[in-house]
Amino acid sequence: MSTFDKLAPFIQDYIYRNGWEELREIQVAACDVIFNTDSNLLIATPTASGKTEAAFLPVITKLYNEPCESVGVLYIAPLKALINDQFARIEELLREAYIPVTKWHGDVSATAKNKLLKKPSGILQTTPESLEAMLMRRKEQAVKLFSDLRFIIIDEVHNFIGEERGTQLISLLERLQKLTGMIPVRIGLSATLGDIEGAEDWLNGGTERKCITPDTGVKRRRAVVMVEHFYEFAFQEKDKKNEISFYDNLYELTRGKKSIVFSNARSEVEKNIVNLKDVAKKRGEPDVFMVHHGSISASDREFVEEQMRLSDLPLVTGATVTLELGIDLGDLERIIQVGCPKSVASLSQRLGRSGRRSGVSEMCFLFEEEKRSESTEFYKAINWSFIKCIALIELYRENYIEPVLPERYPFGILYHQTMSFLYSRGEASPEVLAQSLLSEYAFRFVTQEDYKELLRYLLKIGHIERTENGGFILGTEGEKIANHYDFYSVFESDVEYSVREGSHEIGTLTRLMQPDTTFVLGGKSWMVTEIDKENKNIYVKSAEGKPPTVWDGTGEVIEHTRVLKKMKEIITTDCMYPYLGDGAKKRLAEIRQVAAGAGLETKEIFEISPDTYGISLWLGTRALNSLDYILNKLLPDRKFAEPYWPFLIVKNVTKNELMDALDYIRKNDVTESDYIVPKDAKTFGKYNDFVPENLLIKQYVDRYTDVVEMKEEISL
DNA sequence: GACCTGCTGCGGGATG
Repeated sequence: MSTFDKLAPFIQDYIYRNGWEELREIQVAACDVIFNTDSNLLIATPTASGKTEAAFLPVITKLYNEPCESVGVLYIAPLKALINDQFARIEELLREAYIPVTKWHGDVSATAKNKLLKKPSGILQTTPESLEAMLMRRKEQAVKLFSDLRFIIIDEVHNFIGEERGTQLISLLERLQKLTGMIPVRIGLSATLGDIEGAEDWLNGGTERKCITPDTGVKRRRAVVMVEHFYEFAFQEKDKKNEISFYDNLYELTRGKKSIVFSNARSEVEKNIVNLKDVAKKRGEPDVFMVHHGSISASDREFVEEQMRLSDLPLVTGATVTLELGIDLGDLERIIQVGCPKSVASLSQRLGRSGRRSGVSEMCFLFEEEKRSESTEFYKAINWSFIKCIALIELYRENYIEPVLPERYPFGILYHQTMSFLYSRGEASPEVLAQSLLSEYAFRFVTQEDYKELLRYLLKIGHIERTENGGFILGTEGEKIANHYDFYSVFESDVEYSVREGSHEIGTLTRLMQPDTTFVLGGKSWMVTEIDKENKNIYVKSAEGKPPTVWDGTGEVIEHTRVLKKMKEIITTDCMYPYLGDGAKKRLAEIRQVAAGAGLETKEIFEISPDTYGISLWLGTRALNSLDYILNKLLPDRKFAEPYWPFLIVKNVTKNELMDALDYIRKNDVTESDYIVPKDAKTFGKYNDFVPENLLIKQYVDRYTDVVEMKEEISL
């Protein structure tokens, strides 16, 4: 019997109706796993390879053949928008099978939720936060809802793995298993995984099932990339006055092509779009420009998504990471990235957004910078983010994607899950708490001792209390926190002011603007007419000109050593890359000259001034931190280490002292106990204020240092 | 600390 024949009849009809000639390879492979094994399944194939259908076709068939007594499939996604998007697709597939699909998230009415509670069946689509709320507020109903749950499908798994939100999710799934006694088969979907084993391990967490990741050999689309570099207009050489500006270039690149212009900051997105509109106006050409980021209202973002999907016009949308996930945007012809993407994974995800129809993805990377004065230190004359970008492209071509860093000590989430557990259960003895939570995959590295310390601290600050029986319940302070609806999420949110033109919400700002000030939001200029402090509303009317945007700053990421090594290769060899434009070639040549002058190819230590040295060992963030903290101990007189990535700048030492210190590290068995960690080194987290200091340091050291890698790398 | 992501249950008032 062929795979097609095994599918439920209404699915076969659906396939005919949609004119599919055959099932995709990954869909056949997924059916094999679901029909013939009881393993978990990881579907890790490129964008537009039919992953969603690969998961749902066999799962729905099973649901049809062996109906469940409750909800049979739990689908979890990181975004409400993704749930809404998938809802329409799945609903069509199930129309004739009498299998209901229910959305369950914050925008869904109580009526719809109650309807499902009366007769739990079919497929439930939700978010980690809604699942948290269900387990906390309506545990009995949740048990009824999922008493016969067979499958859990997690979309965009890479978005969860290695993140606090993913730790929360995997903990919730395990709590649900314990409540219902069912261990559903888990299916993970992602187009961007560099570390299949790590992802399998995460997906399996607490199921005691194996995971199968079918290797279908599906190749990702051919990609055409281009990198170009500009100096700011004002800094261009005088005889080149006719040279067109950065934005004219950006305009030409997107002209007549449906595209996304990605940036790493909201303010930059706004700036790009305002300037593109300006160029269009000057040329008397149509305004096809839109904006999509986290401060644009949900309704306006939906409008942008819909326009991108349905319109025949060559629309151009400026976006941050908000358009990186799998919301359907139709066929895009070109992707532009202004500045360097954060990782190969992000680059790959953005690239995958284009070329669905043509089969060729197109992406242009654009850089603009001020010309530096000649006298600056050599390492400040190197545009590191430009070099990193070439490194990421090269690594992408080598099929490399960063591995996930499993978090061994997620104490903030352990606090959160402890509070949630106590809230839903009422009272629990210390033994039950420890047995229930520490046995979970999410907290498998946490020791009894550390948990005891956390609980003692929570008693002290009144978040939990002891009862006469010796059990724990929530304390007064703890109840305040767990009772607030902000508790369901494990990430922090700023106070936001709603920007409104009449009754229409344009978006939000994190600070209150005074009347008569102007700013840009959604690619348009606004003037504040009225503020309503109490209800957090800012009323605006249309304004002219290009006033400033309202966010600033750029952030940090954990860099991997492999990226740093590639960067070294790029600036110390003379290999030319065919995808560099003229400006980019020129800039790379300049940088290489600077690097050669400083002897970066061979020198580990370079002199900046007689008592200041730079160390260039090309280490990733975690290994570099390890080196830094060990030097703190070995060179106690060292006054100041400027972490001028990718170097370590060391002051108040002699070259010999520094060389001896590196020599010592190479020859001796240094460990984490040789660190002196600076006082301000701490991981950020919404609940870390409720975790004792030394546990936070333990968490920090685990996440942000890697002494083993450091030793290996500097001993090569 | 850049960029994202999420949200209960109630009570009061309007509407059919």
